[in-house]
Amino acid sequence: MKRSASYHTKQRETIISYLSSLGSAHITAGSMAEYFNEQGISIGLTTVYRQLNKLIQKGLVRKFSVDGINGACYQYLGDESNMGDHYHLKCEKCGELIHLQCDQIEALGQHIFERHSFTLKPQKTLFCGTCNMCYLKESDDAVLETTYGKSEST
Amino acid sequence: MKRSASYHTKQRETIISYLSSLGSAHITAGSMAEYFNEQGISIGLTTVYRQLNKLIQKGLVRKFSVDGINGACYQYLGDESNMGDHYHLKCEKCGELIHLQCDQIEALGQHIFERHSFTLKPQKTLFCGTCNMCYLKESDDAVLETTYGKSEST
DNA sequence: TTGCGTGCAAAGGTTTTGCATGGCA
DNA sequence: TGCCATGCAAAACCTTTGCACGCAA
Repeated sequence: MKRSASYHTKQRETIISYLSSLGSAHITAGSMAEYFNEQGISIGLTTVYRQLNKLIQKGLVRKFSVDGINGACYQYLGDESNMGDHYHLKCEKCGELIHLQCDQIEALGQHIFERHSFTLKPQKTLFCGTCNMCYLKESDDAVLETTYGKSEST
Repeated sequence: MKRSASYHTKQRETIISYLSSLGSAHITAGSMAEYFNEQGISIGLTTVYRQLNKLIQKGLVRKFSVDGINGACYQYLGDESNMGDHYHLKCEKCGELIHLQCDQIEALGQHIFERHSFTLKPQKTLFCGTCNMCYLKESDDAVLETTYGKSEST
């Protein structure tokens, strides 16, 4: 078993505090280190990665990747136990992360467990799609080439 | 407008054919190139990446990352239009990808669209959790807690 | 004092890009 | 022939690791 002492350092506290302040938003390790740097707080990128990995092991942070973003994204889950089961919708266009707490979806988890022998993890399941705003925008550009990806010619 | 000619090359055909043969399984770009190499087929890693990206743009391939695997995984979606709406369950323990086609889940998409103004993309949404096998194994190693979840598997 | 945490530098991977060549239409 | 595709090498990134030093307990 892992019985690391888990010291209480300034950096650790800063990282957790910042992640927590982001709510359900996600951020990359690099952006995080950059933010600290801008704030005059000196935390090495290595430390960010190491703390992040520890937090993941503890289940306090979730790691996932987002289309169009280079590198993994990290999201604070906080104390899951008192958050109730809620899922997240992620808009693949704008990246917006939307909380979703709804009986119908909780019922789905139950259904999947009972009928499909699969235990859903709300905190780790990401519904992917298009939010209303982008949906409308989309039908706007429709035929036009959507260049939101990259194509930085010149 | 995007009117790339999209030439019909040997490599392109080989890649699509191989992806298609994998069914719903996922594979990394590196593994794919390695496989071709073993088969005596010469396709550069660069080409694999480039074709993969093109296929993603066309919606024929999905890219995502799996915990514990280095690098992105690619999965063939085929011709989505005639597959009907189906979702995927991914076991976070063993990585197994399970197809899920079920009225209740389709109803959920409808519900989310109507009540939460969000358009779900079945092909891009990944339900994350634990499959039955791993679930049992887990409670084995674990604290031997409640075993309420040993439902009948199909 | 002990041993984990940190920071720097370097290593290890993955993915992208530049450029000349080859192949499809 | 005109372009796109390919391959190689190199670059650009992201993430991890080694090592010496600092700091919490």
